Amino acid sequence: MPNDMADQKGQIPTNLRLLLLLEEVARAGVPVTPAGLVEALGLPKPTVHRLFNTAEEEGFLQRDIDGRSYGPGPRLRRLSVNTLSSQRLRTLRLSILTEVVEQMDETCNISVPDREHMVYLERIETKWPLRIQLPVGTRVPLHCTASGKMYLSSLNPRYLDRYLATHKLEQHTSKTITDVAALKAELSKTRKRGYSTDDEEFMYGMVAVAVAIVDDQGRLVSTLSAHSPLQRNNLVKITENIGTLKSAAEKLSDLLLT
Amino acid sequence: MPNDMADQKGQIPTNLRLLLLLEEVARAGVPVTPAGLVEALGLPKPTVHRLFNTAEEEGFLQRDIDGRSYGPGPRLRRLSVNTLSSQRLRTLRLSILTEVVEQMDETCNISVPDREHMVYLERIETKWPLRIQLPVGTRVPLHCTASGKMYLSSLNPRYLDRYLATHKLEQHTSKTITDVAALKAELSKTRKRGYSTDDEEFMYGMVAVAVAIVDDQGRLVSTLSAHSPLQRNNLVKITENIGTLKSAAEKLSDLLLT
DNA sequence: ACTTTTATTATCAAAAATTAGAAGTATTTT
DNA sequence: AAAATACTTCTAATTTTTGATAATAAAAGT
Repeated sequence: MPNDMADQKGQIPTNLRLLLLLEEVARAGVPVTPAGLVEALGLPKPTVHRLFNTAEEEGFLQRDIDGRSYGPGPRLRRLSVNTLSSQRLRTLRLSILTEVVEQMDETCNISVPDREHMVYLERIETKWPLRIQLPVGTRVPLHCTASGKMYLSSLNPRYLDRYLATHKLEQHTSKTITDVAALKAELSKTRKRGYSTDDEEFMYGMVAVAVAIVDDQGRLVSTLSAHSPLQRNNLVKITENIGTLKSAAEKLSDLLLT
Repeated sequence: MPNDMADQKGQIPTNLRLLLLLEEVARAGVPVTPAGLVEALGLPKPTVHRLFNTAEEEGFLQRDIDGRSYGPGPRLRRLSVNTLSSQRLRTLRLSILTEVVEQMDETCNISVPDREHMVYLERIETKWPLRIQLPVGTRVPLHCTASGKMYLSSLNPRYLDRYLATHKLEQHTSKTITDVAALKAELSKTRKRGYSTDDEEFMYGMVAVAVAIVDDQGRLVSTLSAHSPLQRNNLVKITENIGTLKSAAEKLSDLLLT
Protein backbone atom coordinates (compact mmCIF):
# COMPACT_ATOMS: atom_id res chain seq x y z
CA MET A 1 0.00 0.00 0.00
CA PRO A 2 2.67 2.53 0.81
CA ASN A 3 4.52 2.28 -2.44
CA ASP A 4 3.67 5.72 -3.74
CA MET A 5 4.35 6.02 -7.42
CA ALA A 6 6.96 3.34 -7.34
CA ASP A 7 5.41 0.71 -9.54
CA GLN A 8 2.76 3.01 -10.89
CA LYS A 9 4.32 3.30 -14.30
CA GLY A 10 5.93 -0.12 -14.12
CA GLN A 11 9.38 1.37 -13.79
CA ILE A 12 11.38 3.19 -11.18
CA PRO A 13 13.96 5.59 -12.55
CA THR A 14 17.54 4.69 -11.76
CA ASN A 15 18.07 7.91 -9.91
CA LEU A 16 15.38 7.24 -7.42
CA ARG A 17 16.10 3.65 -6.63
CA LEU A 18 18.59 4.01 -3.85
CA LEU A 19 16.42 6.63 -2.30
CA LEU A 20 13.34 4.44 -2.39
CA LEU A 21 15.36 1.69 -0.83
CA LEU A 22 16.44 3.91 2.02
CA GLU A 23 12.89 5.10 2.40
CA GLU A 24 11.73 1.53 2.85
CA VAL A 25 14.47 0.73 5.30
CA ALA A 26 13.62 3.79 7.33
CA ARG A 27 9.95 3.02 7.26
CA ALA A 28 10.53 -0.55 8.36
CA GLY A 29 12.01 0.75 11.57
CA VAL A 30 13.89 -2.47 12.16
CA PRO A 31 16.82 -3.90 10.24
CA VAL A 32 15.74 -5.52 6.97
CA THR A 33 17.33 -8.03 4.62
CA PRO A 34 17.80 -7.47 0.89
CA ALA A 35 15.59 -10.44 0.12
CA GLY A 36 12.87 -9.06 2.34
CA LEU A 37 12.66 -5.86 0.36
CA VAL A 38 12.68 -7.38 -3.10
CA GLU A 39 8.95 -7.64 -3.10
CA ALA A 40 8.23 -4.37 -1.37
CA LEU A 41 10.33 -2.48 -3.89
CA GLY A 42 9.19 -4.40 -6.94
CA LEU A 43 12.75 -4.55 -8.22
CA PRO A 44 14.69 -7.58 -9.44
CA LYS A 45 16.77 -9.42 -6.91
CA PRO A 46 20.21 -8.62 -8.30
CA THR A 47 19.35 -4.96 -8.41
CA VAL A 48 18.25 -4.88 -4.84
CA HIS A 49 21.42 -6.57 -3.71
CA ARG A 50 23.53 -4.18 -5.67
CA LEU A 51 21.72 -1.25 -4.14
CA PHE A 52 22.24 -2.58 -0.64
CA ASN A 53 25.92 -2.96 -1.35
CA THR A 54 26.29 0.52 -2.70
CA ALA A 55 24.40 1.93 0.23
CA GLU A 56 26.59 0.06 2.67
CA GLU A 57 29.82 1.04 0.96
CA GLU A 58 28.81 4.66 1.06
CA GLY A 59 27.74 4.51 4.68
CA PHE A 60 24.06 5.14 4.08
CA LEU A 61 23.17 1.74 5.42
CA GLN A 62 24.87 -0.29 8.08
CA ARG A 63 24.73 -3.97 8.72
CA ASP A 64 23.03 -5.23 11.81
CA ILE A 65 24.81 -7.53 14.22
CA ASP A 66 23.11 -10.54 12.71
CA GLY A 67 25.33 -9.85 9.72
CA ARG A 68 22.59 -10.06 7.12
CA SER A 69 20.11 -7.32 7.74
CA TYR A 70 20.64 -3.61 7.35
CA GLY A 71 19.54 -0.47 9.10
CA PRO A 72 20.31 3.22 8.64
CA GLY A 73 24.03 4.02 8.56
CA PRO A 74 25.94 7.00 9.89
CA ARG A 75 25.60 8.99 6.70
CA LEU A 76 21.86 8.58 6.51
CA ARG A 77 21.57 9.58 10.12
CA ARG A 78 23.62 12.69 9.51
CA LEU A 79 21.50 13.53 6.51
CA SER A 80 18.39 13.10 8.61
CA VAL A 81 19.64 15.28 11.40
CA ASN A 82 20.62 17.99 8.95
CA THR A 83 17.29 17.82 7.22
CA LEU A 84 15.33 18.22 10.39
CA SER A 85 17.47 21.02 11.68
CA SER A 86 17.28 23.06 8.51
CA GLN A 87 16.60 26.70 9.00
CA ARG A 88 13.10 26.77 7.57
CA LEU A 89 11.88 23.95 9.80
CA ARG A 90 13.55 25.45 12.79
CA THR A 91 11.87 28.76 12.24
CA LEU A 92 8.49 27.12 11.97
CA ARG A 93 9.13 25.01 15.04
CA LEU A 94 10.12 28.01 17.06
CA SER A 95 7.04 29.92 16.04
CA ILE A 96 4.79 27.09 17.19
CA LEU A 97 6.73 26.89 20.41
CA THR A 98 6.51 30.62 20.97
CA GLU A 99 2.77 30.52 20.61
CA VAL A 100 2.49 27.81 23.25
CA VAL A 101 4.71 29.70 25.63
CA GLU A 102 2.60 32.80 25.20
CA GLN A 103 -0.57 30.88 25.95
CA MET A 104 0.75 28.96 28.93
CA ASP A 105 3.23 31.47 30.16
CA GLU A 106 5.68 28.74 31.08
CA THR A 107 8.98 27.64 29.60
CA CYS A 108 8.56 24.99 26.91
CA ASN A 109 11.02 22.53 25.40
CA ILE A 110 11.31 20.13 22.55
CA SER A 111 13.47 17.14 23.46
CA VAL A 112 14.63 14.05 21.62
CA PRO A 113 15.69 10.70 23.01
CA ASP A 114 19.41 10.10 22.66
CA ARG A 115 20.69 6.86 24.07
CA GLU A 116 19.93 6.91 27.74
CA HIS A 117 18.94 10.53 27.96
CA MET A 118 16.63 13.16 26.64
CA VAL A 119 18.34 16.10 25.00
CA TYR A 120 16.83 19.57 24.84
CA LEU A 121 16.59 20.59 21.24
CA GLU A 122 14.70 23.86 21.38
CA ARG A 123 13.40 25.97 24.16
CA ILE A 124 11.49 29.14 24.63
CA GLU A 125 11.54 30.82 28.01
CA THR A 126 8.80 32.71 29.72
CA LYS A 127 9.28 36.33 30.56
CA TRP A 128 9.11 35.49 34.24
CA PRO A 129 12.27 36.21 36.17
CA LEU A 130 12.07 32.91 37.99
CA ARG A 131 13.41 30.31 35.59
CA ILE A 132 14.79 26.85 35.59
CA GLN A 133 18.27 26.69 34.23
CA LEU A 134 18.41 23.92 31.66
CA PRO A 135 19.84 25.22 28.42
CA VAL A 136 19.52 23.67 24.97
CA GLY A 137 21.74 20.62 24.65
CA THR A 138 21.31 19.59 28.28
CA ARG A 139 20.84 15.88 28.86
CA VAL A 140 18.39 14.69 31.45
CA PRO A 141 17.61 11.15 32.68
CA LEU A 142 14.68 9.17 31.34
CA HIS A 143 13.04 7.76 34.42
CA CYS A 144 12.48 10.95 36.38
CA THR A 145 11.59 13.61 33.83
CA ALA A 146 8.33 14.28 32.03
CA SER A 147 9.87 14.02 28.58
CA GLY A 148 11.87 10.92 29.50
CA LYS A 149 8.87 9.14 30.93
CA MET A 150 6.85 10.03 27.85
CA TYR A 151 9.57 8.42 25.78
CA LEU A 152 9.81 5.32 27.94
CA SER A 153 6.05 4.92 27.81
CA SER A 154 6.26 4.73 24.02
CA LEU A 155 8.72 1.86 24.02
CA ASN A 156 7.63 -1.60 23.07
CA PRO A 157 7.36 -3.61 26.32
CA ARG A 158 10.29 -5.86 25.46
CA TYR A 159 12.70 -2.98 24.98
CA LEU A 160 11.38 -1.30 28.03
CA ASP A 161 12.04 -4.41 30.07
CA ARG A 162 15.53 -4.60 28.70
CA TYR A 163 16.17 -1.01 29.47
CA LEU A 164 14.91 -1.40 32.99
CA ALA A 165 16.93 -4.56 33.45
CA THR A 166 20.18 -2.90 32.48
CA HIS A 167 19.78 0.53 34.06
CA LYS A 168 19.57 1.53 37.63
CA LEU A 169 16.87 4.08 38.46
CA GLU A 170 18.92 6.69 40.16
CA GLN A 171 17.39 8.71 42.95
CA HIS A 172 17.38 12.45 42.29
CA THR A 173 14.86 13.63 44.85
CA SER A 174 12.78 11.87 47.44
CA LYS A 175 9.96 11.73 44.90
CA THR A 176 11.96 9.98 42.19
CA ILE A 177 10.40 6.66 41.26
CA THR A 178 13.15 4.11 41.79
CA ASP A 179 11.07 0.98 41.93
CA VAL A 180 10.73 -0.85 38.61
CA ALA A 181 7.18 -2.02 39.20
CA ALA A 182 6.05 1.44 40.27
CA LEU A 183 7.67 3.00 37.23
CA LYS A 184 5.98 0.53 34.94
CA ALA A 185 2.62 1.35 36.48
CA GLU A 186 3.33 5.05 36.01
CA LEU A 187 4.31 4.51 32.38
CA SER A 188 1.19 2.51 31.73
CA LYS A 189 -0.89 5.35 33.16
CA THR A 190 1.07 7.76 30.96
CA ARG A 191 0.36 5.69 27.90
CA LYS A 192 -3.34 5.63 28.60
CA ARG A 193 -3.86 9.32 29.18
CA GLY A 194 -1.41 10.48 26.54
CA TYR A 195 0.74 12.78 28.62
CA SER A 196 3.38 12.43 31.30
CA THR A 197 4.13 14.39 34.42
CA ASP A 198 7.10 15.13 36.62
CA ASP A 199 6.20 16.03 40.16
CA GLU A 200 9.53 17.11 41.60
CA GLU A 201 11.03 13.80 40.59
CA PHE A 202 14.09 15.30 38.97
CA MET A 203 14.59 18.56 40.85
CA TYR A 204 13.01 19.86 44.00
CA GLY A 205 10.64 22.70 43.27
CA MET A 206 10.12 21.84 39.63
CA VAL A 207 7.08 20.28 38.00
CA ALA A 208 6.56 19.46 34.34
CA VAL A 209 4.25 17.85 31.83
CA ALA A 210 5.07 16.41 28.42
CA VAL A 211 3.30 15.13 25.32
CA ALA A 212 4.57 13.20 22.32
CA ILE A 213 5.48 14.42 18.85
CA VAL A 214 4.98 11.45 16.56
CA ASP A 215 5.89 10.36 13.05
CA ASP A 216 3.54 9.08 10.37
CA GLN A 217 3.46 5.70 12.00
CA GLY A 218 2.64 7.06 15.38
CA ARG A 219 6.10 6.45 16.77
CA LEU A 220 7.42 9.02 19.20
CA VAL A 221 10.18 11.10 17.68
CA SER A 222 10.40 13.89 20.18
CA THR A 223 8.50 15.43 23.05
CA LEU A 224 7.03 18.79 23.88
CA SER A 225 7.15 19.70 27.52
CA ALA A 226 6.38 22.60 29.83
CA HIS A 227 8.25 23.27 33.05
CA SER A 228 7.44 25.39 35.98
CA PRO A 229 8.86 26.24 39.38
CA LEU A 230 6.46 25.27 42.14
CA GLN A 231 6.42 28.83 43.40
CA ARG A 232 4.40 29.74 40.37
CA ASN A 233 2.41 26.70 39.37
CA ASN A 234 1.67 23.32 40.81
CA LEU A 235 1.23 20.15 38.86
CA VAL A 236 -2.53 20.37 38.80
CA LYS A 237 -2.46 23.86 37.39
CA ILE A 238 0.12 23.15 34.76
CA THR A 239 -1.78 20.06 33.72
CA GLU A 240 -4.73 22.21 32.80
CA ASN A 241 -2.76 23.26 29.76
CA ILE A 242 -2.46 19.79 28.33
CA GLY A 243 -4.88 20.66 25.56
CA THR A 244 -2.68 23.50 24.38
CA LEU A 245 0.38 21.30 24.46
CA LYS A 246 -1.33 18.52 22.59
CA SER A 247 -2.53 20.67 19.76
CA ALA A 248 0.91 22.22 19.43
CA ALA A 249 2.46 18.76 19.37
CA GLU A 250 0.12 17.85 16.58
CA LYS A 251 1.20 20.87 14.59
CA LEU A 252 4.80 19.94 15.20
CA SER A 253 4.12 16.42 13.97
CA ASP A 254 2.51 17.81 10.85
CA LEU A 255 5.53 19.95 10.25
CA LEU A 256 7.61 16.84 9.93
CA LEU A 257 5.27 15.10 7.57
CA THR A 258 3.69 17.57 5.20
CA MET B 1 35.27 20.79 0.35
CA PRO B 2 33.70 17.95 2.30
CA ASN B 3 32.89 16.06 -0.84
CA ASP B 4 33.73 12.61 0.47
CA MET B 5 34.50 10.18 -2.29
CA ALA B 6 32.45 12.09 -4.77
CA ASP B 7 35.00 13.06 -7.34
CA GLN B 8 37.63 10.73 -6.03
CA LYS B 9 37.32 8.29 -8.88
CA GLY B 10 36.27 10.95 -11.34
CA GLN B 11 32.72 9.68 -11.43
CA ILE B 12 29.72 9.48 -9.18
CA PRO B 13 27.55 6.44 -9.81
CA THR B 14 24.11 7.29 -11.10
CA ASN B 15 22.42 5.62 -8.22
CA LEU B 16 24.09 7.84 -5.70
CA ARG B 17 23.59 11.14 -7.38
CA LEU B 18 20.19 12.07 -6.09
CA LEU B 19 21.25 11.04 -2.66
CA LEU B 20 24.38 13.16 -2.76
CA LEU B 21 22.27 16.04 -3.91
CA LEU B 22 19.91 15.68 -0.99
CA GLU B 23 22.86 15.32 1.29
CA GLU B 24 24.20 18.65 0.11
CA VAL B 25 20.84 20.34 0.43
CA ALA B 26 20.51 19.02 3.95
CA ARG B 27 23.99 20.10 4.86
CA ALA B 28 23.40 23.57 3.54
CA GLY B 29 20.56 24.00 6.01
CA VAL B 30 19.16 26.87 3.96
CA PRO B 31 17.39 26.69 0.60
CA VAL B 32 19.84 26.28 -2.27
CA THR B 33 19.63 26.85 -5.99
CA PRO B 34 20.55 24.23 -8.59
CA ALA B 35 23.29 26.45 -9.94
CA GLY B 36 24.69 26.89 -6.46
CA LEU B 37 25.22 23.16 -6.11
CA VAL B 38 26.75 22.55 -9.52
CA GLU B 39 30.19 23.23 -8.22
CA ALA B 40 29.76 21.55 -4.86
CA LEU B 41 28.60 18.34 -6.52
CA GLY B 42 31.05 18.40 -9.39
CA LEU B 43 28.29 17.43 -11.80
CA PRO B 44 27.34 19.08 -15.09
CA LYS B 45 24.68 21.72 -15.00
CA PRO B 46 21.98 19.86 -16.95
CA THR B 47 22.38 16.87 -14.69
CA VAL B 48 21.95 18.91 -11.59
CA HIS B 49 18.82 20.49 -12.94
CA ARG B 50 17.34 17.19 -13.87
CA LEU B 51 18.07 15.85 -10.43
CA PHE B 52 16.41 18.81 -8.80
CA ASN B 53 13.36 18.29 -10.95
CA THR B 54 13.11 14.62 -10.15
CA ALA B 55 13.57 15.33 -6.46
CA GLU B 56 10.86 17.94 -6.54
CA GLU B 57 8.43 15.79 -8.51
CA GLU B 58 8.86 13.02 -6.01
CA GLY B 59 8.49 15.28 -3.04
CA PHE B 60 12.00 14.93 -1.72
CA LEU B 61 12.70 18.58 -2.29
CA GLN B 62 10.36 21.50 -2.32
CA ARG B 63 10.72 24.92 -3.80
CA ASP B 64 11.26 27.78 -1.45
CA ILE B 65 8.92 30.76 -1.45
CA ASP B 66 11.29 32.62 -3.72
CA GLY B 67 10.51 30.05 -6.39
CA ARG B 68 14.10 29.29 -7.33
CA SER B 69 15.78 27.68 -4.41
CA TYR B 70 14.95 24.35 -2.88
CA GLY B 71 14.85 22.90 0.60
CA PRO B 72 13.91 19.49 2.00
CA GLY B 73 10.44 18.33 0.93
CA PRO B 74 7.86 16.37 2.90
CA ARG B 75 9.13 13.05 1.76
CA LEU B 76 12.68 13.74 2.81
CA ARG B 77 11.44 14.95 6.15
CA ARG B 78 9.42 11.80 6.62
CA LEU B 79 12.40 9.71 5.66
CA SER B 80 14.52 11.60 8.16
CA VAL B 81 12.03 11.24 10.94
CA ASN B 82 11.67 7.54 10.27
CA THR B 83 15.41 7.11 10.19
CA LEU B 84 15.87 8.77 13.52
CA SER B 85 13.00 7.00 15.17
CA SER B 86 14.14 3.60 14.01
CA GLN B 87 17.19 3.72 16.19
CA ARG B 88 15.72 2.03 19.20
CA LEU B 89 17.43 -1.31 18.81
CA ARG B 90 20.72 0.29 18.12
CA THR B 91 20.37 2.45 21.18
CA LEU B 92 20.16 -0.55 23.38
CA ARG B 93 23.21 -2.22 21.97
CA LEU B 94 25.17 0.99 22.10
CA SER B 95 24.38 1.26 25.75
CA ILE B 96 25.70 -2.23 26.33
CA LEU B 97 28.82 -1.35 24.43
CA THR B 98 29.27 1.92 26.27
CA GLU B 99 29.09 0.12 29.56
CA VAL B 100 31.84 -2.28 28.55
CA VAL B 101 34.03 0.56 27.37
CA GLU B 102 33.56 2.35 30.64
CA GLN B 103 34.47 -0.72 32.63
CA MET B 104 37.49 -1.69 30.58
CA ASP B 105 38.50 1.75 29.47
CA GLU B 106 39.49 0.45 26.06
CA THR B 107 37.97 0.85 22.63
CA CYS B 108 35.42 -1.86 21.83
CA ASN B 109 33.98 -3.03 18.53
CA ILE B 110 31.29 -5.22 17.17
CA SER B 111 32.27 -6.90 13.90
CA VAL B 112 30.57 -9.32 11.52
CA PRO B 113 32.15 -11.77 9.11
CA ASP B 114 31.72 -10.79 5.48
CA ARG B 115 33.29 -13.10 2.97
CA GLU B 116 36.98 -13.05 3.66
CA HIS B 117 36.98 -10.20 6.12
CA MET B 118 35.56 -8.91 9.32
CA VAL B 119 33.67 -5.63 9.06
CA TYR B 120 33.44 -3.19 11.94
CA LEU B 121 29.82 -2.41 12.65
CA GLU B 122 29.86 -0.42 15.78
CA ARG B 123 32.52 1.07 17.91
CA ILE B 124 32.82 3.04 21.05
CA GLU B 125 36.10 4.79 21.71
CA THR B 126 37.79 5.38 24.99
CA LYS B 127 38.42 8.86 26.16
CA TRP B 128 42.13 8.21 25.87
CA PRO B 129 43.95 10.37 23.39
CA LEU B 130 45.89 7.41 22.04
CA ARG B 131 43.52 5.57 19.76
CA ILE B 132 43.58 3.06 17.00
CA GLN B 133 42.16 4.41 13.79
CA LEU B 134 39.79 1.81 12.38
CA PRO B 135 36.46 3.44 11.62
CA VAL B 136 33.11 1.71 11.23
CA GLY B 137 32.93 -0.11 7.92
CA THR B 138 36.62 -0.99 7.89
CA ARG B 139 37.45 -4.51 6.74
CA VAL B 140 40.20 -6.47 8.41
CA PRO B 141 41.65 -9.91 7.60
CA LEU B 142 40.52 -13.05 9.37
CA HIS B 143 43.71 -14.86 10.22
CA CYS B 144 45.51 -12.13 12.13
CA THR B 145 42.85 -10.29 14.09
CA ALA B 146 41.11 -11.22 17.31
CA SER B 147 37.64 -10.99 15.82
CA GLY B 148 38.65 -12.83 12.66
CA LYS B 149 40.26 -15.67 14.58
CA MET B 150 37.21 -15.92 16.79
CA TYR B 151 35.12 -16.32 13.66
CA LEU B 152 37.46 -18.86 12.09
CA SER B 153 37.45 -20.87 15.27
CA SER B 154 33.68 -21.19 15.02
CA LEU B 155 33.75 -22.65 11.55
CA ASN B 156 33.04 -26.27 11.00
CA PRO B 157 36.36 -28.03 10.20
CA ARG B 158 35.44 -28.65 6.59
CA TYR B 159 34.81 -25.02 5.84
CA LEU B 160 37.87 -24.02 7.76
CA ASP B 161 40.03 -26.39 5.75
CA ARG B 162 38.59 -25.10 2.56
CA TYR B 163 39.23 -21.53 3.60
CA LEU B 164 42.78 -22.29 4.60
CA ALA B 165 43.36 -24.21 1.39
CA THR B 166 42.28 -21.34 -0.81
CA HIS B 167 43.67 -18.36 1.06
CA LYS B 168 47.20 -17.41 1.68
CA LEU B 169 47.89 -16.25 5.22
CA GLU B 170 49.37 -12.90 4.49
CA GLN B 171 52.08 -11.59 6.76
CA HIS B 172 51.21 -8.29 8.38
CA THR B 173 53.76 -8.16 11.15
CA SER B 174 56.52 -10.50 12.26
CA LYS B 175 54.05 -12.02 14.72
CA THR B 176 51.38 -12.89 12.15
CA ILE B 177 50.69 -16.60 12.11
CA THR B 178 51.31 -17.65 8.54
CA ASP B 179 51.64 -21.38 9.05
CA VAL B 180 48.44 -23.35 8.54
CA ALA B 181 49.18 -25.93 11.22
CA ALA B 182 50.09 -23.26 13.73
CA LEU B 183 46.92 -21.33 12.96
CA LYS B 184 44.80 -24.44 13.38
CA ALA B 185 46.39 -25.09 16.76
CA GLU B 186 45.70 -21.49 17.75
CA LEU B 187 42.08 -21.76 16.63
CA SER B 188 41.60 -24.93 18.55
CA LYS B 189 42.92 -23.21 21.66
CA THR B 190 40.57 -20.33 20.97
CA ARG B 191 37.63 -22.68 20.68
CA LYS B 192 38.43 -24.31 23.98
CA ARG B 193 38.86 -21.21 26.08
CA GLY B 194 36.06 -19.24 24.38
CA TYR B 195 37.97 -16.11 23.44
CA SER B 196 40.59 -15.11 20.93
CA THR B 197 43.59 -12.83 21.10
CA ASP B 198 45.67 -10.75 18.76
CA ASP B 199 49.18 -10.12 19.98
CA GLU B 200 50.47 -7.59 17.45
CA GLU B 201 49.58 -9.98 14.67
CA PHE B 202 47.81 -7.38 12.56
CA MET B 203 49.47 -4.12 13.56
CA TYR B 204 52.59 -3.47 15.54
CA GLY B 205 51.81 -2.01 18.91
CA MET B 206 48.24 -3.22 19.00
CA VAL B 207 46.77 -6.06 21.04
CA ALA B 208 43.17 -7.23 21.16
CA VAL B 209 40.81 -9.84 22.53
CA ALA B 210 37.48 -10.97 21.17
CA VAL B 211 34.48 -13.07 22.17
CA ALA B 212 31.54 -14.40 20.19
CA ILE B 213 28.01 -13.06 19.88
CA VAL B 214 25.85 -16.03 19.03
CA ASP B 215 22.34 -16.65 17.77
CA ASP B 216 19.72 -18.89 19.34
CA GLN B 217 21.42 -21.95 17.92
CA GLY B 218 24.77 -21.02 19.29
CA ARG B 219 26.23 -20.03 15.94
CA LEU B 220 28.55 -17.08 15.82
CA VAL B 221 26.94 -14.12 14.10
CA SER B 222 29.29 -11.37 15.20
CA THR B 223 32.08 -10.65 17.63
CA LEU B 224 32.74 -8.24 20.42
CA SER B 225 36.34 -7.16 20.75
CA ALA B 226 38.50 -4.79 22.73
CA HIS B 227 41.62 -3.15 21.32
CA SER B 228 44.48 -1.43 22.99
CA PRO B 229 47.76 0.15 22.05
CA LEU B 230 50.65 -1.63 23.77
CA GLN B 231 51.74 1.62 25.35
CA ARG B 232 48.73 1.38 27.59
CA ASN B 233 47.94 -2.28 28.04
CA ASN B 234 49.58 -5.55 27.22
CA LEU B 235 47.79 -8.71 26.22
CA VAL B 236 47.83 -10.17 29.69
CA LYS B 237 46.26 -7.11 31.19
CA ILE B 238 43.57 -6.74 28.56
CA THR B 239 42.74 -10.43 28.90
CA GLU B 240 41.80 -9.88 32.51
CA ASN B 241 38.65 -8.24 31.21
CA ILE B 242 37.38 -11.30 29.40
CA GLY B 243 34.64 -11.73 31.96
CA THR B 244 33.27 -8.29 31.27
CA LEU B 245 33.37 -8.89 27.55
CA LYS B 246 31.68 -12.24 27.83
CA SER B 247 28.79 -11.01 29.87
CA ALA B 248 28.27 -8.12 27.47
CA ALA B 249 28.38 -10.51 24.53
CA GLU B 250 25.71 -12.55 26.22
CA LYS B 251 23.49 -9.51 26.54
CA LEU B 252 24.06 -8.72 22.88
CA SER B 253 23.19 -12.29 21.98
CA ASP B 254 19.95 -11.90 23.88
CA LEU B 255 19.14 -8.84 21.82
CA LEU B 256 19.15 -10.99 18.72
CA LEU B 257 16.28 -13.05 20.00
CA THR B 258 13.80 -10.26 20.41
C1' DA C 1 23.86 -36.08 7.66
C1' DC C 2 21.35 -35.30 3.70
C1' DT C 3 17.80 -33.13 0.81
C1' DT C 4 14.91 -29.16 -0.25
C1' DT C 5 14.24 -24.49 -0.22
C1' DT C 6 15.70 -19.92 -0.12
C1' DA C 7 19.10 -16.28 -0.59
C1' DT C 8 22.94 -14.32 -2.91
C1' DT C 9 26.26 -13.50 -6.76
C1' DA C 10 27.90 -13.52 -11.80
C1' DT C 11 27.17 -12.78 -16.65
C1' DC C 12 26.31 -9.94 -20.59
C1' DA C 13 22.91 -8.14 -24.20
C1' DA C 14 19.55 -4.49 -23.83
C1' DA C 15 17.97 -0.21 -21.99
C1' DA C 16 18.32 3.95 -19.68
C1' DA C 17 20.65 7.97 -17.85
C1' DT C 18 24.38 11.13 -18.76
C1' DT C 19 26.99 14.53 -21.14
C1' DA C 20 28.57 18.70 -23.62
C1' DG C 21 27.79 22.61 -25.97
C1' DA C 22 24.87 25.78 -27.38
C1' DA C 23 20.57 28.17 -27.50
C1' DG C 24 16.84 30.05 -25.10
C1' DT C 25 15.01 32.62 -21.00
C1' DA C 26 14.99 35.23 -16.93
C1' DT C 27 17.20 38.47 -13.79
C1' DT C 28 20.22 42.01 -12.43
C1' DT C 29 23.19 45.88 -13.31
C1' DT C 30 24.45 50.10 -15.30
C1' DA D 1 15.86 50.80 -21.01
C1' DA D 2 19.70 48.21 -22.74
C1' DA D 3 23.42 45.26 -21.79
C1' DA D 4 25.39 41.96 -19.15
C1' DT D 5 25.06 38.19 -16.45
C1' DA D 6 23.23 34.18 -14.65
C1' DC D 7 20.17 30.51 -15.09
C1' DT D 8 17.58 26.83 -17.50
C1' DT D 9 16.41 23.73 -21.38
C1' DC D 10 17.41 21.17 -25.53
C1' DT D 11 19.70 17.72 -28.47
C1' DA D 12 22.00 13.16 -30.13
C1' DA D 13 26.12 10.33 -29.09
C1' DT D 14 28.28 7.96 -25.26
C1' DT D 15 28.77 5.69 -21.01
C1' DT D 16 26.51 3.22 -17.19
C1' DT D 17 23.32 0.74 -15.28
C1' DT D 18 20.17 -2.81 -15.63
C1' DG D 19 17.86 -7.45 -15.16
C1' DA D 20 16.71 -12.41 -17.13
C1' DT D 21 18.94 -16.29 -16.51
C1' DA D 22 21.71 -19.36 -14.26
C1' DA D 23 25.26 -20.77 -10.95
C1' DT D 24 26.48 -20.84 -6.31
C1' DA D 25 26.01 -20.48 -1.42
C1' DA D 26 23.49 -20.70 2.76
C1' DA D 27 19.37 -22.12 5.70
C1' DA D 28 15.80 -24.89 6.83
C1' DG D 29 13.60 -29.10 7.08
C1' DT D 30 13.61 -34.19 7.36
